[in-house]
Amino acid sequence: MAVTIKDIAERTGKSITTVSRALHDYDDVAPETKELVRRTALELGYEPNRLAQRLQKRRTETIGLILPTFGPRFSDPFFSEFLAGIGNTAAAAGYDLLVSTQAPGPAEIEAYRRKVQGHQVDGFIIVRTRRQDARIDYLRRAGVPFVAFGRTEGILDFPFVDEDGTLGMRLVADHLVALGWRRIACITPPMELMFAHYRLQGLREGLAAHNISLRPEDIIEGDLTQRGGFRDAGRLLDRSERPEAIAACNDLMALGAMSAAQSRGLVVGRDLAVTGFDDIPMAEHSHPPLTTVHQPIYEIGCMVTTMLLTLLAGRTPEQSQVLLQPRLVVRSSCGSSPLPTT
Amino acid sequence: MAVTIKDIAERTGKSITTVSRALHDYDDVAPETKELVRRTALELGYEPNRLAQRLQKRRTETIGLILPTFGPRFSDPFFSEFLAGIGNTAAAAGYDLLVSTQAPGPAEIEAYRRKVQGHQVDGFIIVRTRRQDARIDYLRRAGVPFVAFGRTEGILDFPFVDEDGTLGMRLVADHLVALGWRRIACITPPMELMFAHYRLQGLREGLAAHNISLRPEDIIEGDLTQRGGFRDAGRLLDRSERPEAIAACNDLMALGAMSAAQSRGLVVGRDLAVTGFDDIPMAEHSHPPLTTVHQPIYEIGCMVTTMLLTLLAGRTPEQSQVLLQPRLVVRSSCGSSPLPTT
DNA sequence: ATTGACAGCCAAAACGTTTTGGATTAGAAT
DNA sequence: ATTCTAATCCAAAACGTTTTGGCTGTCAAT
Repeated sequence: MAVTIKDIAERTGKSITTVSRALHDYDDVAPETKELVRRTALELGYEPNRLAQRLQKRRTETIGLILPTFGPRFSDPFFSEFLAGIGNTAAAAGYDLLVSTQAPGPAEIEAYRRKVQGHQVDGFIIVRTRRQDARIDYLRRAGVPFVAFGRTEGILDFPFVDEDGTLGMRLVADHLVALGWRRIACITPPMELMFAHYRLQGLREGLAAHNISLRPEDIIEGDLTQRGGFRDAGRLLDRSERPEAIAACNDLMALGAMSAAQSRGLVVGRDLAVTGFDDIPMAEHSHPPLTTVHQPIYEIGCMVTTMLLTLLAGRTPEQSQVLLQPRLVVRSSCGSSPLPTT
Repeated sequence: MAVTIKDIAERTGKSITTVSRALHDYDDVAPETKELVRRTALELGYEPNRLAQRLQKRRTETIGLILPTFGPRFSDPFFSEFLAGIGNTAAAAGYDLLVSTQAPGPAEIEAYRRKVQGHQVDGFIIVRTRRQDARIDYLRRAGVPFVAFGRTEGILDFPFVDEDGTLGMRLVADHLVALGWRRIACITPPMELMFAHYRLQGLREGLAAHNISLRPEDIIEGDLTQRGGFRDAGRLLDRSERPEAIAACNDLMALGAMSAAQSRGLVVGRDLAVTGFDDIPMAEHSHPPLTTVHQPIYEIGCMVTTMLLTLLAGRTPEQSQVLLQPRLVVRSSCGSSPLPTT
């Protein structure tokens, strides 16, 4: 039997109202009463029933995060850090984090709707934005507060945090070209993901600036996994004239690509250059260490959460559209490293 | 303004009671009335207020997961898969998942207490069990349903799922010895974690069976990270007489160890054997591919959740203490692979 | 003696449900 | 005509809070 505010009321001989107000430090309660109430609350091990509080306040103090799981599983070396960022920030503000899973598709926005209308969450954090993102359309239309990690196509009139993938891949292009690599292939994320678009575009622009063009047959749409990277790089490498460099759009695929190269007897950094994107912990200790673009994922988790929290508090974040400047991390997967390009 | 049961009552001209009972398919409601109520509910886009339901039912339909974040961050390549397992299983049963973060220490069980007493969760999933685990002591004492991924020291009178780490490392030992490696070192997890204990013990027993003893100076307590594995393996390898094999207690540290070896010009699989534990996706594509012990992490997530859900339904799981049999995945990080030992 | 100000307290309503314990009606059985 | 049954329905209480709009008493100022 949980102890309620009513128990405290009985014990102290005060009314429920007074107890509630004492606990919230209202100033129409006598200091001695406050003291008494607080002491008994502590003695009894009172803990407010959040459900009741939330029902009455009509706020859930909970933020939602729905993982777009493609297939039953969901693997993302990123994810635990991102979640830690969200979790810590939310906890510090007394907010809960409700996590669930839902594959993209028609049922998806229904899942969002239910959480909102069922008063389970006050707002959302959106991850893995897509070029046309029904989730964002819905939340915007419904007036539900949210912050996205990533952008979409079209007018960007919603709050987001993103890293400038275009710039990131331009740095990659510069780096590759500076080291003498010319024939460059790219393994992209699934193209419906918005960041796939930005990153591919960045590579294209970067190469174009050096009068190199990215040939259509050198672009392969990957699936973000290491296994996929292995497979796709294999296809690239088994062609009659293989590319000199593979720019993968994330580290996992880059690692897979390195693996594919090595299993064909190629020495990465000498016979083939490979680059990644994300700078996951793994990238530092691969062989050879992977040249990649850093993304401060924990901090991004903190940022989106902070923004969402100020939104929920009814205020406007000082910055509601954040585009982070990427940093190229030069290691040795593209050969002997010259001066870093930044 | 959200639509409530009251709105439906007004619209249909029925009472609140009847609407509620119609929606729950009670059989003291006329079929036509049910039909009418349901139609208007749909028309109005009614979605029950979970807070109100839960308050009234005194069940939160939510399971809690508190990540033991050491330091602000928390990195675990495992984790997203495990979480997907939990999330999918919970969602299928209509349960929510509340995730938060809390560093181990005195504040930790207070965090659990608050969630329970504040009626935020009905039960918990416990991860990274420790030899003496205050969380489990508390939950057991408080009579809160929970299922642990991992065991503890002492009497195991609580529900858990675990993989038999002792057996797993015995397989590793057999494998190493069979390939001719004799002087074997081990990098363990932090020793307060229970699985550290089991795995180390397994290695020790396995070697003992071949009359090989694990020397105290060849055991290093690591931190489960790749960077830590790199550092610790480095210490091992820089000694005057270096070990012939390094059995790391998880894949991340094993990968770090391989990296350390390679950066010292050693060829893994020839000059040094390395083994891991977990079989993370990465292990398959490392260079050389890592011999390790498989752990079906997604399935474990599903299992613990299923068990917790039956516990919450007031029933007893058919199996409440599950010890999974590990499987050695032989790849090439220990040299040319002979017949697998299982 | 009134009035006013203030400090301290509290009853009741509200949040949106579910459940309890009937109430009402119509028709069948006596 | 009365009683019984079955089929429908519903008012009110309850879950544990917060908030509204008071009330009561004391003291100081008039």
